[in-house]
Amino acid sequence: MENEYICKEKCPHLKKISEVKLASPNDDIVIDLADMFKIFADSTRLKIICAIMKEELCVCDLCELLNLNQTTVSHQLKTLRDSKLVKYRRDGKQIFYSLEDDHVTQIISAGLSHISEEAYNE
Amino acid sequence: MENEYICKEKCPHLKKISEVKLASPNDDIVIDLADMFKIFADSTRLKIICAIMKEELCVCDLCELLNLNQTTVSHQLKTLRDSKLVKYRRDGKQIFYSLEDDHVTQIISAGLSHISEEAYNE
DNA sequence: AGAACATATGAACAAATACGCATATGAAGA
DNA sequence: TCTTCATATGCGTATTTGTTCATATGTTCT
Repeated sequence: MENEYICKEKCPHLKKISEVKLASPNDDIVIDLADMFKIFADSTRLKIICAIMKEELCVCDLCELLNLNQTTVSHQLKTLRDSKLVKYRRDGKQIFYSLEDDHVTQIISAGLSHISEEAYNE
Repeated sequence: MENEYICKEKCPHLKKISEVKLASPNDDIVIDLADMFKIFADSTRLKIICAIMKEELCVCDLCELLNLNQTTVSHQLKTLRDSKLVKYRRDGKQIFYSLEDDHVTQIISAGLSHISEEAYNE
């Protein structure tokens, strides 16, 4: 549908394109990757992640700490559970959440170093 | 507003909370971080990023490679430009895009290693 | 200057989603 | 068992956002 319009002269650079196509990850992987970044793309979830990075916290701790509605926290915790980024354990009436592994920490760190360098460059 | 309801007994774990509060990044930083992850949270943008990771490509190359509408590509490139993740140079009628720095690559790599380990664990 | 080409931008629409209310579930104590 | 507490879930709504169409901008060639 877009083939009849684009770049009649030098473009497309077919050789480049085929090289890049070979080197790029599959569509499926890219979609999974985007879905993973979506989890980090919300400040509420990020705050929760940062909070439980050091030690486990129960839901009401998170509400109090982040000044958020209990419903909101639970919904976001469900998202985090579904994406297998957090684990939890029950202790009586309370449920304590913590991070599943430290890939999460790595990703946050990589992001933070980009952010801070941005700030530094201005 | 939520203070009259939550955790009257053991909770909140005030000591924990104050420790975590000290260790967590500021709200502003978390919001910036979330905004940055938002950029990576779309498969179209991720595909574009992966494509120009190796070498610069012009807009029509990207359209051809990713089988996307020119308008779509241009809009996403604008998003990437605004967030300063890509740079570009003009050569005649064409504009070539490439990555601004390699923080981007690092973040993608961190994400990819998480994804692949996920797949491995199943 | 005018035409053709490569890319960018504005507006409109559709899809996704974060939040809050009401309510459900599950655990502990009387 | 009934109540209270801690957390989870379904639903409605408001906001955000990705895509497309129509059109604008900027470049090259004649």
